[in-house]
Amino acid sequence: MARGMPGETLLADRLRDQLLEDITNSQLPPGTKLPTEGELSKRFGVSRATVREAVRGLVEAGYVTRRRGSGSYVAERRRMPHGLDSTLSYLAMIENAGAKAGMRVLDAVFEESTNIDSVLHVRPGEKVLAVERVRTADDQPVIYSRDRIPARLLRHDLDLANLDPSLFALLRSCGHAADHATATLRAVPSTICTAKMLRVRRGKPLLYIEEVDYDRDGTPVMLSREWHVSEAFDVRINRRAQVPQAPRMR
Amino acid sequence: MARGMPGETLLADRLRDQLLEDITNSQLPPGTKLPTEGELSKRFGVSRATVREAVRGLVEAGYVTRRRGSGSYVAERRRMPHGLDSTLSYLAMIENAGAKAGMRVLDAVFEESTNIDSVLHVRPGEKVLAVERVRTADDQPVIYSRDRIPARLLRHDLDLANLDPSLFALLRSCGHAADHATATLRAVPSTICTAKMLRVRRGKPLLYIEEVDYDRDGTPVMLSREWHVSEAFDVRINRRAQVPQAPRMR
DNA sequence: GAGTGGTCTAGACCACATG
DNA sequence: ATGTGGTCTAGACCACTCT
Repeated sequence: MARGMPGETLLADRLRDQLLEDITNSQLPPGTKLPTEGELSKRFGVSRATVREAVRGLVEAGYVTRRRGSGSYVAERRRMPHGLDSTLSYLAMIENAGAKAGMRVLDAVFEESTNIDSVLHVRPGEKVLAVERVRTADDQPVIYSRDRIPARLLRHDLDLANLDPSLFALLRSCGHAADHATATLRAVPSTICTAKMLRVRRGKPLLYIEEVDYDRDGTPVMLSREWHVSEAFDVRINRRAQVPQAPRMR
Repeated sequence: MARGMPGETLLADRLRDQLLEDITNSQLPPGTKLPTEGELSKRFGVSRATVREAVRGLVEAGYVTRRRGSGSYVAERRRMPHGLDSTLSYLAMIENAGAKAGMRVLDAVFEESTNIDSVLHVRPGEKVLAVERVRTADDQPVIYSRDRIPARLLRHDLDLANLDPSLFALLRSCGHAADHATATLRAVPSTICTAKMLRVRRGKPLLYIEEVDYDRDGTPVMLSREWHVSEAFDVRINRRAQVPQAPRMR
C-alpha cells in the first residue's frame, strides 16, 4: 500500500524482520516450507517484488534457502553471526562468546601524524587522534589496539577525558559513520609491549589485524591496529564464491 | 526487449559487464559521473529495474558509488581485489602478489572420517577424501593445507593419482560447487609437522585458517585447515557495516 | 523547481521441480 | 499439467541534491 515510504523503515525490511521473527521466535523447524511469494504478497498486501527483497535478506543472512521451482525453506543451519564481515563491534562479539566484555582506555591524545597514517590521507604535520585501548573478556586482556583518526574529521571541542567508548559512535556523530573497511590479517609474535599489555609470554603468537575504515563516500576515517590473543575467541569471516573477473551480484 | 532470457546470461549481468568494461578498459577516471539510470535504461533498451540491478553489482564490487539525488560515479579507489571474501583461489592470490605460484600434493587418500569431520555431517565410518598439500610462492612454501571432502559427494571413479589441482573445480564437476564458506582465523605456533612442511623455525607464529565450504543448498562440502606463513602475503578481507540485530540486505 | 537515485506496484513470461 | 521461484517491464511516487 504505502508507496514512497512512511517515516520509519523500508517495507521490505519490515517484512523481513516480521518473517524472521515468525521463523525464530515462533516455531518453524529447519526444512519447513515457507508460504510462496505470491501467498506472502497477498497476505501482507505488498507486491511480489517487495516480498522477494525481504526474503532475499533472509537468504543472504543464511536463515532461508530458496529452491527454484519448488519453494523457500527454513535453512538447515544458521551461519555464524559474529564475523568480521558482519559486525564492527568487538563488544558484542565478546559478549556473544559468553564472556563479560570490558575495555580500558590507556591513552587518548592528539598528536602529529606519522608515516603510518598515509592511508588516512593526512598531510604531514596534520593532527590525528591516537587512542590506545585494551579490551577484556572476563577481565582477561584479549585485544590491544591502537586507533588513529584524522583530527579534521572530529569536532574541535572533543573531550578526551570523557571519550565515547565506541570510536564508531564518535565517527557517526561527526557525520563520518564507518561504512566498510579492509582488514589485513597476520600472525605475529608478541613484542615486549604487546606481551605486557596482553599479559602473555613474549613471542607468543598473536593475531594482528590492521584495518582501515571508510565512510560512505570512500573517505578513510580510521586506521586500527589490533593484537588479538588467539585463545580468547576466534575471528570468523564469511566468504562468497565469485564469478570469474567481474564480481557476482546476488 | 528479450523477456525471459535467451540461453546465455542475465540481462542485468551482461549490462553490468558492459558498464564495467566501459569504466575500466575505456577511460573514465575516478569521480566521473555516469549516465543516469533513466538514460542507461533508454540507451540499452532495458527497464530501469534492470539498470539498477546492473549498477548494484558494480557498487557491491566497489567500482561505483551512488549518491542519492545526485548521480552515480566511478568510485575513487577500487577496493582490494584478492581478499578472503572475494576469491576462493590462492593461486590467483599468490600470482597477484607478483610471485610464481606452485603447489605440491603430498597426499590424497580416502580414509575413515574422524571427529573433526563432524562439521561435514558425515556418519561415523563414512569415508572422506583427505588431501594434504603445500603451496609455494617463488618455490618458497607459504601454505600447508589439509582438506577433507565427504566421499559420497564425489564420483567413485576418481583418479587419486591425477587429482584435479583445484578441489573447487573438482567439487563443481560433481555438482557441489562451493557457494559460500565460514572461516575461523587464529594465530598459532608452528608445530613439528607444520614447521617442517613450511621450512620455518618451530614455534614461529602461523596464521591458521579453518574453513568450511558450503554449496548452494547449504550442504557442507569441504573442510579446509590451512597454515599460512605470514611473511609470504597478507590475508585481506573486506567488512561492511551492519544494521543492528537483523542483517542488512543491500 | 528540475533532476536523480530509492522504493514500490501490478503484471508478465520463463525455467525448473514435482506429481 | 501445475506451481514455484527467477527475471523483466512500465510506470509511479518519494526523498534528496543541486542550482
